[in-house]
Amino acid sequence: MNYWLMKSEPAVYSIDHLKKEKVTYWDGVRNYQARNFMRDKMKKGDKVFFYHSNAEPPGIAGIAEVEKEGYPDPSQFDKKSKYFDPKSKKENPTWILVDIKYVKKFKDLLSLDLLRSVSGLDEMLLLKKGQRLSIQPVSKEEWNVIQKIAE
DNA sequence: GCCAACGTTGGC
DNA sequence: GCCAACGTTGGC
Repeated sequence: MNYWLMKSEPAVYSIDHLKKEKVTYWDGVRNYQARNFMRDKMKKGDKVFFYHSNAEPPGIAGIAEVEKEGYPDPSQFDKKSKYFDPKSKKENPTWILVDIKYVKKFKDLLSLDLLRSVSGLDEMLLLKKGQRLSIQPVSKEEWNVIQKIAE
């Protein structure tokens, strides 16, 4: 079982959207590292922190779970989509996504500020300077520390 | 294969 | 809205 953190701008898609929809497909990722995680590493049942980026305040809003493992992102073939990629071929798709399922919304959002103040998270990717990756691995220890704070 | 120019992310 | 930090592109 692996642990992850996935960023979303709440103005575009928040944890409340996911709560309502129950399941969503994580389209629009156009970064190779993030794609590789979805293609190679994310397994059904893996736990995911749902992170609100570009938000006031930014922070972890709740928990989701991988529902369906990697498959081609349909938006790459959709000419009308802003995620359309003319270089990607149907027989060899460039972009892969996963489906994720709502698990829970935290009573209080764990703000980036708060996370920075917690000991044991010093090595967390999210808190590293210049780290922009929209899908990041989270260690079991980090997961447990954060989970505990949320409760 | 180098690297300058450009585009994007995301906190502030 | 600014801009640092990074990723990508494309000329050479």
